[in-house]
Amino acid sequence: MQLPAAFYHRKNVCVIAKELIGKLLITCFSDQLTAGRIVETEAYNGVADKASHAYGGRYTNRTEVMYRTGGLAYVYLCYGIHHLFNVVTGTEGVPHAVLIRGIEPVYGVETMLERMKKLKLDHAVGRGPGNVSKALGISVAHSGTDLLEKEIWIADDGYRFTKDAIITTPRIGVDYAAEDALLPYRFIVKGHPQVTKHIHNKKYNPA
DNA sequence: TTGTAGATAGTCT
DNA sequence: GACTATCTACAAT
Repeated sequence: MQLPAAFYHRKNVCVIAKELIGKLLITCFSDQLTAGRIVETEAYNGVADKASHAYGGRYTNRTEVMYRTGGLAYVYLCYGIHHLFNVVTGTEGVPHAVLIRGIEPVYGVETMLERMKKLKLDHAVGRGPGNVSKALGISVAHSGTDLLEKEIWIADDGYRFTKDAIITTPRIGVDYAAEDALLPYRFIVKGHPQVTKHIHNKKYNPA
């Protein structure tokens, strides 16, 4: 079932990010339904977060949507090629967001492959934030989309990863700030093929 | 299978 | 005008 607005309105963005693991991210454009199970997320803790576009209270045309009430899509362009999909959370005026970094294709695989220009399913589909939006057909034009509508939304189908399978790690690219680097703001499914392969995984993954 | 190098365009100062 | 951020491809083991 579709997640209610109250899910996104909670103040603790880390809790929301963790609970998004295992949920279904669904898009429906032009009658093309595609869905993927979320296996990797990253929390962005508003103005106190250096990695956030809203760090220090920056309020620009691009980041404006993050300050709105939770339950919206925030999409921005990275490297001029990759569209990164975020879920806006929290209340009005609080720029919290959760970046979806990895999904496992569940429904509409054919359509995803078409978008990825691939012939068959492999681990690259849905791995990495750029590929997530690519597979689901999300672009910057969808920034500000209401997740309570039937275009982009998140649903809970009752699937649960085991407690041990979900682990937290420091986020990527924040080693310059010793304190912030230790913050467990990244949530991944341990050993999942769709989770971004990164040096931090090996470094912080005992297994 | 793993590591490394190169590419891109919109946003902010 | 400078900055930022990730995927793909290729080469070596």
